[in-house]
Amino acid sequence: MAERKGRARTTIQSSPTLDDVARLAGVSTATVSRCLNSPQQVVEDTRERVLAVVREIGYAPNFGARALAAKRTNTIGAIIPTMENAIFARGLQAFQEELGQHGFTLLVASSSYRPDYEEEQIRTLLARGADALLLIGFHRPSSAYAFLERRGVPFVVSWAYRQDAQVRSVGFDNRIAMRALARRVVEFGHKRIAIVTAPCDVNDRARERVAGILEAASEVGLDIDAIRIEETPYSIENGAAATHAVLSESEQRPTVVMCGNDVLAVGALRAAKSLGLHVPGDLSITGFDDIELAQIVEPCLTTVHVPHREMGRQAAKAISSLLRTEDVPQNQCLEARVVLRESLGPAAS
Amino acid sequence: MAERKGRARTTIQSSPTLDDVARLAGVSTATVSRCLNSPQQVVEDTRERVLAVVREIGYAPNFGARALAAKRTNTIGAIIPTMENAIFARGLQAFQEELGQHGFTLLVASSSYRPDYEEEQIRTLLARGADALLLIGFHRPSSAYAFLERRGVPFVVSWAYRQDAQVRSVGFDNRIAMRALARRVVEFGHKRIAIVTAPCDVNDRARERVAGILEAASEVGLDIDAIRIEETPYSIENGAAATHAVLSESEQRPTVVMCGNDVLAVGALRAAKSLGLHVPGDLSITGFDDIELAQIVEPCLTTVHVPHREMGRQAAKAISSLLRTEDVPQNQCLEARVVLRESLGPAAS
DNA sequence: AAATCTCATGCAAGCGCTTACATTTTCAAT
DNA sequence: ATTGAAAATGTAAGCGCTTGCATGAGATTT
Repeated sequence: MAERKGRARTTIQSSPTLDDVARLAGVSTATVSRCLNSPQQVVEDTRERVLAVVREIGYAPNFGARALAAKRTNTIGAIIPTMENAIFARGLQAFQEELGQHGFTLLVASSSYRPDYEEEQIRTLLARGADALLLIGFHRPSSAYAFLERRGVPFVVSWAYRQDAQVRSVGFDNRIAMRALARRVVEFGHKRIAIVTAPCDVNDRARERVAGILEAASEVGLDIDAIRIEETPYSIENGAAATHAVLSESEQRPTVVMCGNDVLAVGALRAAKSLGLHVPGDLSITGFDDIELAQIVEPCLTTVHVPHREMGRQAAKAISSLLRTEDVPQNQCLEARVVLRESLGPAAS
Repeated sequence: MAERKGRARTTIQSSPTLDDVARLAGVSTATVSRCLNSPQQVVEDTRERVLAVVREIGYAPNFGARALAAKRTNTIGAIIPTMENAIFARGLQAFQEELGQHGFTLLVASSSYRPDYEEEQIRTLLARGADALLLIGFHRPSSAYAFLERRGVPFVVSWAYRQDAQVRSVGFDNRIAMRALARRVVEFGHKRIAIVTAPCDVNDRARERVAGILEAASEVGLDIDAIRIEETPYSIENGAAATHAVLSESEQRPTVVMCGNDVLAVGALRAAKSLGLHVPGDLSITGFDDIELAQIVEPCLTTVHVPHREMGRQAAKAISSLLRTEDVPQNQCLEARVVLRESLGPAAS
């Protein structure tokens, strides 16, 4: 290799190993390992000597080696559909915080709302040593569930709730929550409703929310088939475009646009503005999630407050108990409540 | 262990290994490994047989073992100061996308703006096998730099630029960018300026931005010592509180509040509104970053557009070249340009 | 004083993979 | 056919760590 002169080469001088520490402290590697993992097994004298060396040479255990030998990593994987908007941010933050309390580290991956990606990410996270997983929503190919089963990986589903769910979950009932909001909407006299939602085929949360609206609508005898449903991925841009379409193409303009989440609703707000429509005077708009955005826009969004933080925290607790093989309630349902703000008003004539 | 009956126990049946694949395909583990890592070394016939087995039993290589044996992971670590707001989101997204193109995976950690945490995270990411790191800003204890040096870890600093930087960087000049904005501000006739910024002691970007404002101010002969500087961590809440303080406590109210970033500026906007001040009629407000938020609020924020995506992309390219030991320009400076929108107007009398 | 028990520590076997080197196979050229 | 180089594959030595078991030194009991 001497001929390689002149080639800019980053010399990776490998980091100190357990062996180095052991040698310098005059003990065996086993003892060093114990000092780090179960200190009470080592007599104080030795322990201090070892830890001193650790600090001195800046030793950090090699994660891969540790995982390989111990067959656990204290790492939890989470696969969320998207990182692009803030929908999952708050919940995940709480999830992470709570995990930290229990000595776990979080590894996040994103599936871009694509079930096939999600399966790949599951594999990847497991290969990286995740001891357990957090997944969003119930909807995924049975092959994914089979895989998890076969591997015996503990996992928790979140952001959704189903009474009859066969898997552990911590979430809220998207349908009931959205139905509650829709009931308020019809109470305001709205009869012409339009829906702007994320594509429902791979998103059970979105599907349930739409179902909730339709339920409320049929309760008061509205013609469900007349309700226009526009599907588009979550983004402000898309929300604006879809709303624009709904408003300009309908022969009879809807009096309210109910959006699948706040991000779409902000887009709807923008579309209304660009069409010169006053919200809520000419048009009402509702969101879902109650993320920070909802209170930043003008008018503030009427929406459904999802207890993201609580959900993240409870999910972390569930996983942590699961790994300790403690008893964990199969299904946990949190409450999401309607928040009335400015963007919803009486139906325009 | 038979006594453990009745105890809910997750049976972790370990996943298939290289050995399993090798056995089932009737080849050696070496061949399987080669099929996966350098397929061209294996004759097509064998390769197909092996890959068929891989697919069939759902084999995924154990990351830790691979890292241990190969001493590289194709994983890049990034340590950003915060995930709480969207400041770094867009840049990181682009960073990740570009890394993906080059076959690398991204691992993100957050330092909460605390240098000591950052050092810990550096260690953690390296222990997890990161081949290289992305760091934000230049400011960190020399011990951190020494550590990186000692380990020979390639890294790139981003979100900042310094001509004389001794380390590789891809960023923009925070001072010059903010100075450009401040010049526009004084052109609008503002003489009483207040600054709301993140704490400068551990944040060189914030420090440089403040310096830029002061430069522009002194260029036109304003009394720099009269400029009130309020430091508070980035958040809408904090921005509102700080602005509230600035506006209500000053004997002579400033005509413009220049904020360290858009998040603080949105808070400032809210404070102004709560005090019944019209923006920009009674008070002008400016931000920095040009994140999505800037165009959502009303009035839209005058700000500095930071080329986040481009920065992320270039940083990824730099790191990828670095790992291929290709030549990489030491310092790369992108342009951040002022964006005039509604929140800046002529100075109120 | 011998026997027994505790506790701290060491020894050494892997964990699942990559890769240098050794061996076998293939195939073109003689 | 024979040869030899090149290509394909196998062998086995680790990578850095954890942990079951063995060891030995004290402490405690008889």
